[in-house]
Amino acid sequence: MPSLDALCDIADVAGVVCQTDKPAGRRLELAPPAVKVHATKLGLNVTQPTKLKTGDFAAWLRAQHADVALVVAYGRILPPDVLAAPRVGCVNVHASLLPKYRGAAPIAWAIANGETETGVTLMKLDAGMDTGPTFARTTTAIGPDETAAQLSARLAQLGADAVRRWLPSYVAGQCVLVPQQDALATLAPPLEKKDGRIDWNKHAKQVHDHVRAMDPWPGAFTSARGRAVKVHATRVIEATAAPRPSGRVVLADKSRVLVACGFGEIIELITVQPEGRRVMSAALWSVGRGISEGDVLE
RNA sequence: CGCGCGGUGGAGCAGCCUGGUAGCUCGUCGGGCUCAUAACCCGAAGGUCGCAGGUUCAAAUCCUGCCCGCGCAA
Repeated sequence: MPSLDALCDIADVAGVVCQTDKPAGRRLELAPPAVKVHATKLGLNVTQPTKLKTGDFAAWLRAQHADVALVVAYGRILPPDVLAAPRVGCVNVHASLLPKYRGAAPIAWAIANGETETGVTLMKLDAGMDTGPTFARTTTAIGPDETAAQLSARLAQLGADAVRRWLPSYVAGQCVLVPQQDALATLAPPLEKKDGRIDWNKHAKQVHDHVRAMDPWPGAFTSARGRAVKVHATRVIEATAAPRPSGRVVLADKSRVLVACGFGEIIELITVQPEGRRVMSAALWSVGRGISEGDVLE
């Protein structure tokens, strides 16, 4: 969305293309994507094609006679006739330092893998999945406790800044297109609900990174006494003690809740959310009898 | 009408099925103890039991409607 604002600053926007309305929320009511709401507010022309490969969409796009199409977090592979429709092709803002983390969830995977640096990359789209030649990038450090939601917001802003700074020169043909080194490529596939489950056998740091990465969706979760519990925030504890089963609750009182991870390491749960309840501090969860010392999370 | 859970002093919960004295773990306030404490001891304040009707001698508890929060699902 910040990129859309940036685009409006530097160009005449012929139209905005976004996903179709989808059922969302507790009552599964049809809801328009946030981009549509925003674009409508800006008085822009919005279209929401269902199929891209029939040729109709490409024809519509050609009819706009646009210099370039900017693609941000659209989540669909564009067919060749669409890619070729704008005068100088389609440009994508990708939230990683390509060729690393190609795919739908680069931010979450970067955090989950413990990366300390990431960024945004501008590239010209080709037929592959984030494989096109790049022409600009911005790097930024990932905070040790930064969540995917927070990082997403920052990268969206950085992406918008990059668009403002480099897109005009790209359109003017003044940018050098650098092919990606495929040998260095890594993938960041879409997250699934099950990817959120915490593996207590991993290092405490890895569990911490996992919790940060899964926010806000699918959310890091585990099972306590047969019920699902989301874990919203954690802190790695320096400890040498090695309680036996990973996932065992080492300490649970009104001050804090400590859980055993793999390799004899310990992590502190800061905030959690039991199934059917709202977010609460782990200490209150413990005091409210949700968890006790000796329970094993799975 | 997608499925499910919940709303009880400031927080987290029990009590509801089997109507009849407002309970538990904390927090707060006052006092005590200790070299010391997220420790311990004593005492106190604080609740229209989400809202509205209904049944009943009597409703947090049973019935109906509504509001709000959350999980699944996307």
